[in-house]
Amino acid sequence: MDDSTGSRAKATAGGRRYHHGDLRRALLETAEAMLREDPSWQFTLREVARRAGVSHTAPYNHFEDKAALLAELALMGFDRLREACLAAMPGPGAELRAEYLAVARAYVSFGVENPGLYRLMFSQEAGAAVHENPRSRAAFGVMLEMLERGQREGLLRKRRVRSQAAACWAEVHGITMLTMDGLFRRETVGRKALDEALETLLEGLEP
Amino acid sequence: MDDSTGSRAKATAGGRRYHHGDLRRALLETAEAMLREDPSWQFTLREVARRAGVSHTAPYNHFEDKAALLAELALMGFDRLREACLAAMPGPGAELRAEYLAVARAYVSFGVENPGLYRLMFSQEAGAAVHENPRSRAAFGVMLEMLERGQREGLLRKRRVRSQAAACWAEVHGITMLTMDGLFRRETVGRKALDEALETLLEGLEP
DNA sequence: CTCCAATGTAGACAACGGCAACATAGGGCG
DNA sequence: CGCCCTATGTTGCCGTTGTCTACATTGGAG
Repeated sequence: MDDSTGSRAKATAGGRRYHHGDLRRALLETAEAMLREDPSWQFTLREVARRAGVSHTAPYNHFEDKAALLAELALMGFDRLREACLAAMPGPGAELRAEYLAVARAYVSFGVENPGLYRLMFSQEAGAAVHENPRSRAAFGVMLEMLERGQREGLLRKRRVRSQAAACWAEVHGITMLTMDGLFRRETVGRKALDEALETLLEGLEP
Repeated sequence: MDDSTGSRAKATAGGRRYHHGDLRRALLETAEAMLREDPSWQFTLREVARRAGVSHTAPYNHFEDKAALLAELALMGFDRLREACLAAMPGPGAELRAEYLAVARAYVSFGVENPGLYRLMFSQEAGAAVHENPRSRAAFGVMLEMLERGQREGLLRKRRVRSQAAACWAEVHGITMLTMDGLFRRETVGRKALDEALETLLEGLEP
């Protein structure tokens, strides 16, 4: 599982090579895989390098820092979160209500299915730079745009869109975190709690 | 600031003593102080011990683990969060609406004023044991009881209380986290965004 | 072909979490 | 009173980590 991983290396078809070919990507993928296998894993650069089959200092040719790798990983997470939300959006003819629920469910699902990655995305270790990066803002743009459209079409209560978007965003983020922490389990909080919580907020948004 | 800290030591009034007197409490207080001074501080047991004026292994007489100290610190945070929410509650004659806003604001304020501690409370490092502890559940009980009362008095839409509580809790938790991450700043999201977001949810709760 | 920049390796360092062995205190017991 | 036992603290050590410096190996530009 060493060089057969990517095989999208740029070099010729030679056998084992001294240079990895695309170590940067390999490191990110390895780290994400380890995070998925054990969400509570205490991130160690050396272990990533080990598993990627390189020496423990090789990563420093591609990342300034351990924190830099974490940050890039977090940004990849935001990209994928955005894609997941966009993919869940029904066609352009759908009702706002259905669209809202679909996006919100997709958001929470992403977090619950990638707890390690999701936690990293909002952790301190990723660094403040992540949260100021357009790539993370873009993930929230999905919901913001949806609400903007809804208000333009008069489907939402007249109020600052950004406030409403903030409320939605906080709601899904909060639900996601609490679910991951095991505080939002079915047994604890009811079976359809997620949908009911989402609808409660939705009814506050509607006129 | 060594032995004048607590002075609630059990021993006689002798001068400097070999035994600390109440090292356990001192360690927790020191750790919390360091967390407050630098919310992004990477917790190190040795540094806590150093600052508390003891050797780097002394903490092991009072805590199983680094994680155990973190966990106790997190539980203390939940205690204080609960107290802050209770303290913010107006008298028993107040309207539910005012009560809800007061508690929610107190909750968010606590997080924003103690970002390091708040983050720890919900971090992986604190361990799952924290979130299953009654002391952390009690903090959320404040909001839960408030909503239960509201529903009993018919001030809330008929719906599973636990779902509504979950929605509220997720909302305030989400707002708190996003504010701490700098994603909920006034410039970004509007001046009264917090209140508007809270009211948006409130209107979804009311009949 | 030659040389150079990019990339990867080896070794060292300080700091960390945690263990083991030892030191000190202070109270219960004769 | 003196002894000793347990709780508490200290020193020293180990393996691991992040990161620095020095060196090795490439593959492509000239």
